[in-house]
Amino acid sequence: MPGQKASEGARQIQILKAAFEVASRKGLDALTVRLVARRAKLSAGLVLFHFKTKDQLIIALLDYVLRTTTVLYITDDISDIADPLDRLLALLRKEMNRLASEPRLIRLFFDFWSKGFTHPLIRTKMQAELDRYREAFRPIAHDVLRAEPERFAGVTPEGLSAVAVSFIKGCAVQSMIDPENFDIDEYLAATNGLLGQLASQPV
Amino acid sequence: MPGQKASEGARQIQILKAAFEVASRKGLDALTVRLVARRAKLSAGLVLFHFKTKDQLIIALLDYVLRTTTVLYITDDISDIADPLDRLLALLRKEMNRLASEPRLIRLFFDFWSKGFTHPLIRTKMQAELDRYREAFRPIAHDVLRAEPERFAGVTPEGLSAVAVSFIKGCAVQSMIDPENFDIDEYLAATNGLLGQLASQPV
DNA sequence: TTCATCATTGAACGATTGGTCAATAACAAG
DNA sequence: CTTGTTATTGACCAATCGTTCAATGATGAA
Repeated sequence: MPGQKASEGARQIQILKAAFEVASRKGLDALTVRLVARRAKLSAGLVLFHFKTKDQLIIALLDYVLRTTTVLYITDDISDIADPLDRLLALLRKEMNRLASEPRLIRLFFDFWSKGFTHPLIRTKMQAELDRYREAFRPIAHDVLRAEPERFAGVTPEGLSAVAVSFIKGCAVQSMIDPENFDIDEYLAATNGLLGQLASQPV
Repeated sequence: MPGQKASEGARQIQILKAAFEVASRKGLDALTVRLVARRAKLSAGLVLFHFKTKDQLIIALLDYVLRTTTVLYITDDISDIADPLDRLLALLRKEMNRLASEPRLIRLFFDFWSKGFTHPLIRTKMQAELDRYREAFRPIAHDVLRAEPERFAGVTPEGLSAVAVSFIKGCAVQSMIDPENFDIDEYLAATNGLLGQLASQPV
Protein backbone atom coordinates (compact mmCIF):
# COMPACT_ATOMS: atom_id res chain seq x y z
CA MET A 1 0.00 0.00 0.00
CA PRO A 2 2.06 2.90 -1.30
CA GLY A 3 2.33 6.15 0.62
CA GLN A 4 2.35 9.67 -0.69
CA LYS A 5 4.37 10.57 -3.73
CA ALA A 6 6.95 13.30 -3.72
CA SER A 7 7.72 15.88 -6.37
CA GLU A 8 10.56 15.31 -8.81
CA GLY A 9 13.99 15.41 -7.23
CA ALA A 10 12.70 16.12 -3.75
CA ARG A 11 12.76 12.47 -2.79
CA GLN A 12 16.35 12.03 -3.95
CA ILE A 13 17.48 14.95 -1.81
CA GLN A 14 15.53 13.60 1.14
CA ILE A 15 17.30 10.26 0.77
CA LEU A 16 20.71 11.88 0.33
CA LYS A 17 20.25 13.93 3.50
CA ALA A 18 19.32 10.79 5.39
CA ALA A 19 22.35 9.03 3.92
CA PHE A 20 24.55 11.90 5.06
CA GLU A 21 23.16 11.72 8.58
CA VAL A 22 23.81 8.00 8.78
CA ALA A 23 27.26 8.06 7.18
CA SER A 24 28.58 11.04 9.12
CA ARG A 25 27.38 9.62 12.44
CA LYS A 26 28.08 5.92 12.15
CA GLY A 27 30.65 5.84 9.39
CA LEU A 28 30.51 4.86 5.74
CA ASP A 29 30.82 1.12 6.40
CA ALA A 30 27.79 1.30 8.69
CA LEU A 31 25.74 2.89 5.92
CA THR A 32 22.96 0.47 5.05
CA VAL A 33 20.15 0.79 2.56
CA ARG A 34 17.71 -0.09 5.31
CA LEU A 35 19.27 2.39 7.76
CA VAL A 36 19.05 5.20 5.23
CA ALA A 37 15.46 4.27 4.44
CA ARG A 38 14.50 4.20 8.10
CA ARG A 39 16.14 7.57 8.70
CA ALA A 40 14.22 9.01 5.74
CA LYS A 41 11.06 7.24 6.90
CA LEU A 42 10.75 5.39 3.63
CA SER A 43 10.91 1.78 2.56
CA ALA A 44 14.21 0.20 1.62
CA GLY A 45 12.87 -0.68 -1.80
CA LEU A 46 12.25 2.96 -2.59
CA VAL A 47 15.85 3.91 -1.88
CA LEU A 48 16.97 1.35 -4.42
CA PHE A 49 14.29 2.49 -6.80
CA HIS A 50 15.76 6.01 -7.00
CA PHE A 51 19.41 4.96 -6.74
CA LYS A 52 19.70 1.72 -8.62
CA THR A 53 22.34 0.24 -6.33
CA LYS A 54 23.97 0.95 -2.99
CA ASP A 55 27.20 1.82 -4.75
CA GLN A 56 25.42 4.45 -6.83
CA LEU A 57 23.87 5.83 -3.65
CA ILE A 58 27.33 6.22 -2.13
CA ILE A 59 28.63 7.92 -5.26
CA ALA A 60 25.61 10.24 -5.22
CA LEU A 61 26.28 10.96 -1.54
CA LEU A 62 29.87 11.87 -2.37
CA ASP A 63 28.73 14.22 -5.12
CA TYR A 64 26.14 15.70 -2.77
CA VAL A 65 28.71 16.34 -0.05
CA LEU A 66 31.24 17.82 -2.47
CA ARG A 67 28.51 19.99 -4.04
CA THR A 68 27.16 21.18 -0.69
CA THR A 69 30.39 21.75 1.19
CA THR A 70 32.21 25.02 0.75
CA VAL A 71 35.51 24.29 -0.90
CA LEU A 72 37.40 27.46 -0.09
CA TYR A 73 35.58 30.69 0.35
CA ILE A 74 37.83 33.74 0.65
CA THR A 75 35.80 36.42 2.40
CA ASP A 76 36.43 40.15 2.12
CA ASP A 77 37.94 40.48 5.57
CA ILE A 78 40.67 38.12 4.39
CA SER A 79 41.24 39.50 0.92
CA ASP A 80 41.47 42.99 2.46
CA ILE A 81 44.56 42.04 4.44
CA ALA A 82 47.45 43.89 2.84
CA ASP A 83 50.44 41.71 3.69
CA PRO A 84 50.36 38.44 1.71
CA LEU A 85 51.91 36.43 4.51
CA ASP A 86 49.32 37.71 6.97
CA ARG A 87 46.64 36.89 4.45
CA LEU A 88 47.82 33.31 4.07
CA LEU A 89 47.95 32.91 7.83
CA ALA A 90 44.45 34.32 8.25
CA LEU A 91 43.17 31.92 5.60
CA LEU A 92 44.84 28.97 7.30
CA ARG A 93 43.29 29.97 10.62
CA LYS A 94 39.87 30.31 9.08
CA GLU A 95 40.06 26.93 7.38
CA MET A 96 41.32 25.23 10.50
CA ASN A 97 38.48 26.74 12.49
CA ARG A 98 35.96 25.62 9.93
CA LEU A 99 37.22 22.04 9.77
CA ALA A 100 37.57 21.74 13.53
CA SER A 101 33.96 22.83 13.95
CA GLU A 102 32.63 20.13 11.63
CA PRO A 103 34.21 16.90 12.87
CA ARG A 104 31.46 14.73 11.42
CA LEU A 105 31.99 16.16 7.96
CA ILE A 106 35.73 15.64 8.25
CA ARG A 107 35.15 12.11 9.33
CA LEU A 108 32.99 11.45 6.31
CA PHE A 109 35.62 12.94 4.03
CA PHE A 110 38.28 10.65 5.40
CA ASP A 111 35.95 7.69 5.08
CA PHE A 112 35.58 8.46 1.39
CA TRP A 113 39.31 9.05 1.17
CA SER A 114 40.01 5.64 2.61
CA LYS A 115 37.42 4.00 0.39
CA GLY A 116 39.05 5.64 -2.63
CA PHE A 117 41.96 3.33 -2.05
CA THR A 118 40.02 0.46 -3.59
CA HIS A 119 37.23 2.35 -5.38
CA PRO A 120 38.63 4.01 -8.55
CA LEU A 121 35.67 6.34 -9.12
CA ILE A 122 35.74 7.62 -5.55
CA ARG A 123 39.49 8.07 -5.77
CA THR A 124 39.16 10.12 -8.94
CA LYS A 125 36.50 12.37 -7.45
CA MET A 126 38.36 12.88 -4.20
CA GLN A 127 41.56 13.63 -6.07
CA ALA A 128 39.80 16.21 -8.23
CA GLU A 129 38.33 17.79 -5.13
CA LEU A 130 41.73 18.03 -3.52
CA ASP A 131 43.13 19.59 -6.67
CA ARG A 132 40.41 22.22 -6.60
CA TYR A 133 41.13 22.92 -2.97
CA ARG A 134 44.84 23.31 -3.59
CA GLU A 135 44.19 25.46 -6.64
CA ALA A 136 42.15 27.88 -4.51
CA PHE A 137 45.26 28.53 -2.45
CA ARG A 138 47.37 29.34 -5.48
CA PRO A 139 46.64 33.10 -5.85
CA ILE A 140 47.54 33.86 -2.25
CA ALA A 141 50.59 31.62 -2.41
CA HIS A 142 51.62 33.48 -5.53
CA ASP A 143 51.34 36.81 -3.73
CA VAL A 144 53.43 35.53 -0.86
CA LEU A 145 56.23 34.43 -3.16
CA ARG A 146 56.19 37.71 -5.08
CA ALA A 147 56.34 39.73 -1.86
CA GLU A 148 59.36 37.91 -0.51
CA PRO A 149 61.11 36.22 -3.43
CA GLU A 150 64.50 35.99 -1.70
CA ARG A 151 63.18 33.97 1.23
CA PHE A 152 61.24 31.51 -0.88
CA ALA A 153 63.83 31.09 -3.60
CA GLY A 154 63.12 28.01 -5.68
CA VAL A 155 59.62 27.62 -4.25
CA THR A 156 56.75 27.50 -6.72
CA PRO A 157 53.20 28.68 -6.00
CA GLU A 158 52.09 25.07 -6.52
CA GLY A 159 54.54 23.84 -3.95
CA LEU A 160 53.54 26.42 -1.35
CA SER A 161 49.86 25.68 -1.96
CA ALA A 162 50.49 21.99 -1.53
CA VAL A 163 52.22 22.56 1.78
CA ALA A 164 49.37 24.75 3.01
CA VAL A 165 46.81 22.10 2.08
CA SER A 166 48.94 19.39 3.59
CA PHE A 167 49.12 21.32 6.84
CA ILE A 168 45.38 21.79 6.95
CA LYS A 169 44.79 18.12 6.25
CA GLY A 170 47.09 17.24 9.11
CA CYS A 171 45.11 19.51 11.40
CA ALA A 172 41.89 17.91 10.17
CA VAL A 173 43.18 14.47 11.07
CA GLN A 174 44.04 15.70 14.53
CA SER A 175 40.73 17.45 15.09
CA MET A 176 38.85 14.39 13.89
CA ILE A 177 40.08 12.07 16.59
CA ASP A 178 40.38 14.61 19.38
CA PRO A 179 38.17 17.66 18.74
CA GLU A 180 38.09 18.76 22.38
CA ASN A 181 41.82 19.05 22.92
CA PHE A 182 42.55 20.47 19.50
CA ASP A 183 44.23 23.81 20.14
CA ILE A 184 44.12 25.97 17.03
CA ASP A 185 46.00 28.82 18.64
CA GLU A 186 48.85 26.53 19.55
CA TYR A 187 49.11 25.37 15.97
CA LEU A 188 48.94 28.86 14.59
CA ALA A 189 51.54 30.18 17.04
CA ALA A 190 54.00 27.59 15.80
CA THR A 191 53.06 28.26 12.20
CA ASN A 192 53.65 31.92 12.79
CA GLY A 193 57.11 31.01 13.98
CA LEU A 194 57.78 28.87 10.91
CA LEU A 195 56.66 31.68 8.69
CA GLY A 196 58.77 34.15 10.64
CA GLN A 197 55.67 36.15 11.35
CA LEU A 198 55.36 37.04 15.01
CA ALA A 199 52.22 39.12 15.07
CA SER A 200 49.05 37.13 15.48
CA GLN A 201 46.36 38.04 13.01
CA PRO A 202 42.93 37.32 14.50
CA VAL A 203 40.00 36.78 12.16
CA MET B 1 39.46 -33.92 11.22
CA PRO B 2 41.89 -31.51 12.81
CA GLY B 3 45.15 -30.53 11.15
CA GLN B 4 48.54 -30.05 12.70
CA LYS B 5 48.91 -28.12 15.92
CA ALA B 6 51.20 -25.14 16.23
CA SER B 7 53.45 -24.10 19.07
CA GLU B 8 52.26 -21.56 21.60
CA GLY B 9 51.87 -18.06 20.24
CA ALA B 10 52.99 -18.98 16.75
CA ARG B 11 49.42 -19.45 15.54
CA GLN B 12 48.36 -16.07 16.89
CA ILE B 13 51.14 -14.35 14.98
CA GLN B 14 50.29 -16.30 11.86
CA ILE B 15 46.68 -15.14 12.12
CA LEU B 16 47.67 -11.54 12.84
CA LYS B 17 49.93 -11.47 9.79
CA ALA B 18 47.09 -12.76 7.66
CA ALA B 19 44.76 -10.17 9.18
CA PHE B 20 47.26 -7.45 8.33
CA GLU B 21 47.50 -8.62 4.73
CA VAL B 22 43.74 -8.59 4.35
CA ALA B 23 43.11 -5.29 6.15
CA SER B 24 45.93 -3.37 4.47
CA ARG B 25 44.90 -4.58 1.02
CA LYS B 26 41.12 -4.53 1.14
CA GLY B 27 40.46 -2.18 4.03
CA LEU B 28 39.35 -2.73 7.59
CA ASP B 29 35.66 -3.02 6.72
CA ALA B 30 36.45 -5.82 4.28
CA LEU B 31 38.24 -7.74 7.00
CA THR B 32 36.30 -10.93 7.56
CA VAL B 33 36.98 -13.81 9.89
CA ARG B 34 36.64 -16.16 6.95
CA LEU B 35 38.96 -14.03 4.77
CA VAL B 36 41.63 -13.97 7.45
CA ALA B 37 41.28 -17.69 7.97
CA ARG B 38 41.57 -18.41 4.27
CA ARG B 39 44.66 -16.21 3.99
CA ALA B 40 46.23 -18.06 6.91
CA LYS B 41 45.10 -21.39 5.45
CA LEU B 42 43.14 -22.20 8.57
CA SER B 43 39.52 -22.72 9.45
CA ALA B 44 37.34 -19.80 10.46
CA GLY B 45 36.53 -21.48 13.73
CA LEU B 46 40.19 -21.57 14.73
CA VAL B 47 40.56 -17.82 14.29
CA LEU B 48 37.73 -17.31 16.74
CA PHE B 49 39.17 -19.93 19.02
CA HIS B 50 42.35 -17.89 19.52
CA PHE B 51 40.72 -14.46 19.41
CA LYS B 52 37.38 -14.83 21.10
CA THR B 53 35.59 -12.35 18.87
CA LYS B 54 36.18 -10.39 15.69
CA ASP B 55 36.41 -7.19 17.68
CA GLN B 56 39.19 -8.63 19.80
CA LEU B 57 40.97 -9.72 16.63
CA ILE B 58 40.84 -6.15 15.34
CA ILE B 59 42.13 -4.78 18.63
CA ALA B 60 44.93 -7.35 18.54
CA LEU B 61 45.72 -6.34 14.96
CA LEU B 62 45.97 -2.70 16.02
CA ASP B 63 48.34 -3.61 18.85
CA TYR B 64 50.35 -5.76 16.45
CA VAL B 65 50.69 -2.95 13.92
CA LEU B 66 51.59 -0.38 16.55
CA ARG B 67 54.11 -2.78 18.09
CA THR B 68 55.68 -3.71 14.76
CA THR B 69 55.81 -0.34 13.06
CA THR B 70 58.69 1.96 13.78
CA VAL B 71 57.34 5.00 15.54
CA LEU B 72 60.19 7.41 14.98
CA TYR B 73 63.71 6.19 14.61
CA ILE B 74 66.38 8.89 14.60
CA THR B 75 69.42 7.44 12.92
CA ASP B 76 72.98 8.65 13.43
CA ASP B 77 73.21 10.41 10.08
CA ILE B 78 70.39 12.65 11.26
CA SER B 79 71.50 13.23 14.83
CA ASP B 80 74.95 14.10 13.49
CA ILE B 81 73.63 17.11 11.61
CA ALA B 82 74.89 20.15 13.45
CA ASP B 83 72.28 22.78 12.63
CA PRO B 84 68.98 22.05 14.44
CA LEU B 85 66.88 23.41 11.60
CA ASP B 86 68.70 21.21 9.10
CA ARG B 87 68.22 18.30 11.44
CA LEU B 88 64.48 18.87 11.66
CA LEU B 89 64.22 19.13 7.89
CA ALA B 90 66.21 15.95 7.40
CA LEU B 91 63.92 14.16 9.85
CA LEU B 92 60.84 15.41 8.05
CA ARG B 93 62.22 14.23 4.73
CA LYS B 94 63.05 10.82 6.13
CA GLU B 95 59.61 10.38 7.65
CA MET B 96 57.85 11.51 4.50
CA ASN B 97 59.93 9.07 2.47
CA ARG B 98 59.11 6.27 4.84
CA LEU B 99 55.38 6.92 4.87
CA ALA B 100 55.19 7.44 1.12
CA SER B 101 56.88 4.09 0.58
CA GLU B 102 54.32 2.23 2.68
CA PRO B 103 50.94 3.34 1.35
CA ARG B 104 49.20 0.18 2.54
CA LEU B 105 50.35 0.73 6.09
CA ILE B 106 49.22 4.34 5.96
CA ARG B 107 45.86 3.26 4.66
CA LEU B 108 45.44 0.82 7.52
CA PHE B 109 46.36 3.53 10.01
CA PHE B 110 43.71 5.84 8.63
CA ASP B 111 41.18 3.04 8.68
CA PHE B 112 41.82 2.57 12.37
CA TRP B 113 41.75 6.32 12.82
CA SER B 114 38.34 6.54 11.25
CA LYS B 115 37.07 3.57 13.23
CA GLY B 116 38.26 5.26 16.41
CA PHE B 117 35.54 7.80 15.87
CA THR B 118 32.96 5.31 17.12
CA HIS B 119 35.21 2.78 18.88
CA PRO B 120 36.45 4.23 22.20
CA LEU B 121 39.22 1.67 22.75
CA ILE B 122 40.64 2.17 19.27
CA ARG B 123 40.45 5.92 19.70
CA THR B 124 42.38 5.75 22.97
CA LYS B 125 45.10 3.60 21.48
CA MET B 126 45.46 5.73 18.35
CA GLN B 127 45.59 8.89 20.42
CA ALA B 128 48.31 7.45 22.63
CA GLU B 129 50.27 6.42 19.55
CA LEU B 130 50.01 9.91 18.12
CA ASP B 131 51.17 11.39 21.42
CA ARG B 132 54.22 9.15 21.37
CA TYR B 133 54.97 10.17 17.81
CA ARG B 134 54.73 13.86 18.65
CA GLU B 135 56.81 13.38 21.76
CA ALA B 136 59.61 11.89 19.68
CA PHE B 137 59.85 15.17 17.80
CA ARG B 138 60.17 17.22 20.98
CA PRO B 139 63.97 17.10 21.52
CA ILE B 140 64.74 18.30 18.00
CA ALA B 141 62.02 20.95 18.20
CA HIS B 142 63.54 22.07 21.46
CA ASP B 143 66.95 22.43 19.82
CA VAL B 144 65.47 24.46 16.99
CA LEU B 145 63.84 26.90 19.37
CA ARG B 146 66.99 27.28 21.44
CA ALA B 147 69.09 27.90 18.35
CA GLU B 148 66.86 30.69 17.04
CA PRO B 149 64.78 31.99 19.94
CA GLU B 150 64.09 35.37 18.34
CA ARG B 151 62.47 33.90 15.25
CA PHE B 152 60.24 31.49 17.14
CA ALA B 153 59.29 33.83 19.96
CA GLY B 154 56.28 32.51 21.85
CA VAL B 155 56.52 29.09 20.22
CA THR B 156 56.76 26.11 22.54
CA PRO B 157 58.53 22.85 21.72
CA GLU B 158 55.15 21.12 22.02
CA GLY B 159 53.64 23.50 19.47
CA LEU B 160 56.46 23.06 16.99
CA SER B 161 56.32 19.29 17.38
CA ALA B 162 52.58 19.33 16.79
CA VAL B 163 53.03 21.31 13.58
CA ALA B 164 55.72 18.94 12.35
CA VAL B 165 53.49 15.94 13.01
CA SER B 166 50.54 17.67 11.45
CA PHE B 167 52.55 18.34 8.32
CA ILE B 168 53.64 14.73 8.06
CA LYS B 169 50.09 13.52 8.53
CA GLY B 170 48.98 15.81 5.75
CA CYS B 171 51.63 14.35 3.49
CA ALA B 172 50.55 10.86 4.47
CA VAL B 173 46.99 11.62 3.42
CA GLN B 174 48.23 12.86 0.09
CA SER B 175 50.55 9.91 -0.50
CA MET B 176 47.77 7.49 0.42
CA ILE B 177 45.43 8.47 -2.35
CA ASP B 178 48.01 9.36 -4.97
CA PRO B 179 51.34 7.64 -4.25
CA GLU B 180 52.61 7.93 -7.82
CA ASN B 181 52.31 11.69 -8.16
CA PHE B 182 53.40 12.45 -4.63
CA ASP B 183 56.45 14.68 -5.02
CA ILE B 184 58.45 14.74 -1.81
CA ASP B 185 61.02 17.16 -3.17
CA GLU B 186 58.33 19.67 -4.06
CA TYR B 187 56.98 19.53 -0.52
CA LEU B 188 60.41 19.86 1.00
CA ALA B 189 61.37 22.77 -1.24
CA ALA B 190 58.36 24.70 -0.03
CA THR B 191 59.02 23.68 3.55
CA ASN B 192 62.56 24.89 3.14
CA GLY B 193 61.16 28.22 2.08
CA LEU B 194 58.82 28.36 5.02
CA LEU B 195 61.67 27.62 7.35
CA GLY B 196 63.84 30.19 5.64
CA GLN B 197 66.35 27.50 4.90
CA LEU B 198 67.49 27.56 1.32
CA ALA B 199 70.08 24.80 1.25
CA SER B 200 68.64 21.38 0.55
CA GLN B 201 69.89 18.75 2.91
CA PRO B 202 69.79 15.33 1.24
CA VAL B 203 69.55 12.24 3.42
C1' DT C 1 50.84 -48.01 25.76
C1' DT C 2 47.06 -45.34 27.82
C1' DC C 3 44.80 -41.41 28.76
C1' DA C 4 43.40 -36.77 29.34
C1' DT C 5 43.94 -32.34 27.23
C1' DC C 6 42.96 -29.26 23.74
C1' DA C 7 43.90 -27.31 19.15
C1' DT C 8 41.44 -27.89 14.93
C1' DT C 9 37.82 -28.68 11.68
C1' DG C 10 33.42 -28.51 9.19
C1' DA C 11 28.80 -28.06 9.56
C1' DA C 12 25.38 -25.52 11.22
C1' DC C 13 22.47 -21.32 13.07
C1' DG C 14 20.35 -16.87 13.28
C1' DA C 15 20.90 -12.27 11.84
C1' DT C 16 21.74 -9.02 8.39
C1' DT C 17 22.96 -7.69 3.96
C1' DG C 18 22.00 -5.87 -1.10
C1' DG C 19 18.75 -6.66 -4.40
C1' DT C 20 14.20 -8.29 -6.87
C1' DC C 21 9.41 -8.21 -7.67
C1' DA C 22 4.36 -8.47 -7.80
C1' DA C 23 0.77 -5.82 -5.93
C1' DT C 24 -1.12 -1.38 -5.20
C1' DA C 25 -2.29 3.26 -4.61
C1' DA C 26 -1.32 8.05 -5.82
C1' DC C 27 -1.41 11.14 -9.45
C1' DA C 28 -1.78 13.43 -14.26
C1' DA C 29 -3.94 13.38 -18.59
C1' DG C 30 -7.89 12.64 -21.32
C1' DC D 1 -14.96 9.62 -14.31
C1' DT D 2 -11.73 6.62 -16.66
C1' DT D 3 -7.27 5.27 -17.77
C1' DG D 4 -2.38 4.73 -17.90
C1' DT D 5 1.85 5.75 -15.68
C1' DT D 6 4.76 5.18 -11.91
C1' DA D 7 6.20 5.98 -7.18
C1' DT D 8 5.81 3.15 -3.19
C1' DT D 9 5.45 -0.79 -0.30
C1' DG D 10 6.18 -5.30 1.96
C1' DA D 11 7.36 -9.79 1.22
C1' DC D 12 10.83 -12.46 -0.37
C1' DC D 13 15.58 -14.40 -1.98
C1' DA D 14 20.36 -15.75 -2.05
C1' DA D 15 24.62 -14.57 -0.07
C1' DT D 16 27.43 -13.56 3.64
C1' DC D 17 28.22 -12.32 8.15
C1' DG D 18 29.86 -13.50 13.22
C1' DT D 19 29.45 -17.10 16.21
C1' DT D 20 28.61 -21.83 18.27
C1' DC D 21 29.48 -26.57 18.76
C1' DA D 22 29.96 -31.63 18.44
C1' DA D 23 33.32 -34.53 16.57
C1' DT D 24 38.08 -35.66 15.97
C1' DG D 25 42.79 -36.27 16.05
C1' DA D 26 47.35 -34.50 17.41
C1' DT D 27 50.14 -34.12 21.47
C1' DG D 28 52.43 -34.64 25.94
C1' DA D 29 52.37 -36.81 30.50
C1' DA D 30 52.18 -40.94 33.13
